[in-house]
Amino acid sequence: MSYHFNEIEAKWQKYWAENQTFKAKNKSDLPKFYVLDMFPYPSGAGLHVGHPLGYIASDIYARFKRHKGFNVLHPQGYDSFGLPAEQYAIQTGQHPAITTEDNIKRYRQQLDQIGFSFDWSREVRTSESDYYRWTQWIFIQLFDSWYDKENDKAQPISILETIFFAEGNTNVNAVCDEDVEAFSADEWNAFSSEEKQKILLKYRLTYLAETEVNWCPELGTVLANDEIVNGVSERGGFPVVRKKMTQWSMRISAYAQRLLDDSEALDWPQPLKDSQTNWIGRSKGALVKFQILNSSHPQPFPEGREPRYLTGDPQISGELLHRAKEMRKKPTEGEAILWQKLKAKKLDSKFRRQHPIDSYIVDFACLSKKLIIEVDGEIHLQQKEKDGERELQLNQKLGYRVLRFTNQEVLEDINEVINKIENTLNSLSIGEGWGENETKTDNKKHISVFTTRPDTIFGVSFMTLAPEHELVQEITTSEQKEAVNAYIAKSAKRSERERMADVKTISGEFTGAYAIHPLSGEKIPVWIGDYVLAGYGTGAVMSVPCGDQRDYDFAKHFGLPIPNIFEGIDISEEAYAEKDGTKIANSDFLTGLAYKEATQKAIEALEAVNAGKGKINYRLRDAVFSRQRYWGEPFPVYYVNGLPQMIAEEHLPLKLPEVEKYLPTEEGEPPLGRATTWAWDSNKNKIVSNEMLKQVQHDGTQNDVTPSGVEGSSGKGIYPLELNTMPGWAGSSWYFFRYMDADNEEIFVSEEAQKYWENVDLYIGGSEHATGHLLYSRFWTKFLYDRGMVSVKEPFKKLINQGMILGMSAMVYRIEGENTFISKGLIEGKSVQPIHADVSFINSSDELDVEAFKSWRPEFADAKFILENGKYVVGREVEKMSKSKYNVVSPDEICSQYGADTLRMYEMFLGPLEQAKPWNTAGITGVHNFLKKMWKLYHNDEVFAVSEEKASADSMKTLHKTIKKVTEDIEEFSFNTSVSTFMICVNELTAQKCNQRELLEPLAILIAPYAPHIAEELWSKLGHDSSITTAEYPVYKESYLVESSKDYPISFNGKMRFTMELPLEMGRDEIEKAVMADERTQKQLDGRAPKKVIVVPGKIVNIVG
RNA sequence: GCUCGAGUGGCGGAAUUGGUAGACGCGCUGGAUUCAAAAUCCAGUAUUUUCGGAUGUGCGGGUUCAAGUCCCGCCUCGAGUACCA
Repeated sequence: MSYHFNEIEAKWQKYWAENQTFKAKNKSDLPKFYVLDMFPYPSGAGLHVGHPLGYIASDIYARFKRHKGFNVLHPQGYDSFGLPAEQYAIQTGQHPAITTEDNIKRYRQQLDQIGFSFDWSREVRTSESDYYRWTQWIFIQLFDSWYDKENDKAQPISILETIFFAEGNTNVNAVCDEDVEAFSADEWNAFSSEEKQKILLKYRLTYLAETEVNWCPELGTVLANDEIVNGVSERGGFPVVRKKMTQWSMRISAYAQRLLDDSEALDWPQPLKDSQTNWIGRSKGALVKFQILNSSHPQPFPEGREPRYLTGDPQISGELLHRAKEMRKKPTEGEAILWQKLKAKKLDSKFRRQHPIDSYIVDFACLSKKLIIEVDGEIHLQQKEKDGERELQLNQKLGYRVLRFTNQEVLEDINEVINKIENTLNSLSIGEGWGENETKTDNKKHISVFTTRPDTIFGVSFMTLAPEHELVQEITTSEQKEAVNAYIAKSAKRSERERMADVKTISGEFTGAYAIHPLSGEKIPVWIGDYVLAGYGTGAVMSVPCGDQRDYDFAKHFGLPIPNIFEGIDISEEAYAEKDGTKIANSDFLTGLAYKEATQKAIEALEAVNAGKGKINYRLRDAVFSRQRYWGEPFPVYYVNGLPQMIAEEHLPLKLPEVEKYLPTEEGEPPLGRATTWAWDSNKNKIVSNEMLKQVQHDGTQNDVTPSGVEGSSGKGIYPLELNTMPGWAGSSWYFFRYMDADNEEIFVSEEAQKYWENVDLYIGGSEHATGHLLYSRFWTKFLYDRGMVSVKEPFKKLINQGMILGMSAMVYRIEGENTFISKGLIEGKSVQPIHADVSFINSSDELDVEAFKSWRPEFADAKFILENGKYVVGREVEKMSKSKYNVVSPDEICSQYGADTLRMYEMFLGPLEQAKPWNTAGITGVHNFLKKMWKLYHNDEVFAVSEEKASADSMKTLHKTIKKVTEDIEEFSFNTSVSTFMICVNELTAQKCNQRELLEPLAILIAPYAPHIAEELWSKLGHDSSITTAEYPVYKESYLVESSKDYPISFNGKMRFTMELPLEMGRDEIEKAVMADERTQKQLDGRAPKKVIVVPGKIVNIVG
């Protein structure tokens, strides 16, 4: 009886569907196991042979677990919102919902014919409103949350409001926007509702903010960082530009550290974890402030006007002056000596002693240079904190530089003290110091930089700002203005892509401004250069040319100094970027220290003068969540006076409106701007016509403009709705929870279902989702965990990346300038142009069906062909499978020609799951023959024939060897080797003429996960009337494998020469004796005496000599 | 540039803690069957050879009784990332 796979497969696919064989129960005494494939997007092209690879692997595992007695959840569904359907809609006018539905039908039919054990009763589609209502719901929860750093978790916004009400925001440790200003409880309570909303928006986990985004004009939408590859859009490959827009953002940065920490324990491929780690990009260092020496608007003292020396706080100036006079009368010893020296030494600058500044009296002050000198007695050691506060006020707020000496320093080495003062004065050289008449605001200006090498702070010889840096315009001197603006214009014109491609060219411009080194007080020129990225850190760097190659190159190029601060390191050729291997030199108090201590000391010193602090910086940016697109989830948001309001949960879903066209409006609004029924009636809680909105406006009630530009009114409670939609990753960031309880209308997943299924035990998919879907899913899961909505911190316990199946493109060669194609063997020396030919025209010997090719496209109809040996031979190239390369192979043909079981086994047989491999149908006959051979084991010619007799010991040994190997292989996801094992097993059983039930029954179960249709058929023929699906997996018994002897390999100097069968119970000495006695040994030794004989019982014998 | 991963016959790929390199399949060669083909079955298939053997897992060293496997230094290919301060 021959193996009619088509009939068998159709029969069992029907059986599984009718009997709901793979339906998982949410209540079960069995242990659970959750196997999931990465969410497919139903594209119009259907499946090619590469897609099912992961599905087959996960299906084998799911089926294996069912045999092992697990309650298995193995669902499937569609990530059905997305760009391709919308692009198609723009071109053809067909509603994306129809396109999507058609594509899903095709997908489903293709999936079904491969025999997957999916529980289709739980199917979800992100574009269905009963699904996306919960996506909208989660969005609302994010809006209703803030990140509490104190407890390191998301909290309800109501808690934050309670804190603001009671104590303002000064003690709140939250992740928030950078521009949040401090307020007290009184101030908070005095704020209007709108002011409060604006402030809260700065704290919410999803927030509306004007951000610089990646705008793709071709796609008409913004893209997230992970949707851009090499500076162009991942989808379509269109250029991307930076643009400022008001957008919804997700505060994923709040979770950066937890995403990093928790990834360590995940059973994921290391490269995938690495790429998440890199993407998050944690770096430890310091934030350092450099004051700007103001030279942009030199304001010489107006003629005839005295500088203002009354710098004390006017409200208490009388009291201050009185106390100052008292103090001048009784200086400390140190103060007295210093005053004498300062008077004696003509320092070009006038000093005043015991001078009131703000609410303090300082020891000595040079007002023209804004330098303060303090001489500390013992008392200061005990009031460091107060001094810090005083210094903060003087230094940060008023812009004075404070030099501090101890009494002891002054007494011991007054010359050194004077020298330091002199140096500092010189660094604040004439004309560039703060004039006494300058205003407070000027003093506030500083450049913040982030550095991972605070230990090299004394190696700074210039600073570089990104051309886009907000301070550039302010600080640039009039002389440099023209050059700087020209440079900014030039670099703005260069696209992201150009800038990335052209790393070699060094460019920049001097701003004319100087900053002050916070520790040495030296004057440092400030440059701009586009090697500094506006988007990373603070958009500015302290340039340490001796320790950073980019700074080094920049310094060399512009002839800037390159001070060496590394002991014994030659920096004449290149920078020394290593942290270890040397000590810091020429660096004041850091000299002689190694990287670690120097870093520590430098941060301490910076903190002491309030010019810096230790900081951890992340590369991970908050994720932009708005898309100017039609085919996505609508935001459950309407605007009152431009402020976003959430639609109450009970009124969800907010359904996607109909539009007549899927393009942006003439005003440049997103496609939803075309919807005519897209306003929110906040009294009736429903969507109403935009007419209502206009009517209200005509009534003359208050008008306002939303960020999207739609006019609205608060008069009758009718407001404009958000016009953006959510990005593709919204629906896919939580779908794995929905499968647990797919039909629940009360909640996104019931607590009971979620606690039973927990999270995904095994997740299989491509590595391309490393920094998108997988990171966002982890973020949302952590958020839901924080808010007590799920019980797990991570979505996917174990993850496997299946390798890509590559296509074998077929190339034909057209002679340049002619319509003549030349066979591959003859192209040598000819100028030819390779063209992709459809792989369906190629036979197994790489020969082209010339006639089929000619009728493929009109331009080839009258082409000429130069053949070799009467054939046209094509070239083959391994490339990604893609429609545009005509190398796509569909699983459909394979299924009809060889059957799904053959396809499943062949895809596994190709090689390790994780590895990329080219698709080549050549080997498929071997797998197909194997199945036929197995079928024959159960049949005698045309009849099913299984014997009830006892199987031979040899057969039992074969079976149990197979059980052992296959079980180990499945557990290690080594499916290719288990297919080989099955082949060996069937070969052996065939040779043994084995046909016993004792053996063939367990064999059917063993192979069922791989080739389920044939297994079911044989199972039913064996007399079972229920599915093989839950048949108990055979247990391996070692007793069948016990051997009495071993065929020892006998090697000489490590080379195997012959084998020798010896009893296993033989000891070391006996083995040696037996081997030495063998004549082949003597022949090998050729009379020599062996130096040594190594005997490993049960393994090997090695004779040295 | 940096970070990973991989280099084994004509091809896809096997090889437990270091212990018989090339399992299994494809392809190829020869044979059986057939009028013939397909299908099926059998035998062979790393290289080289003076038929004893010798050489072989990208290259060069090393450790070891023994190395595809461990260590050091290179080369090539692939993936990811990219001026990240």
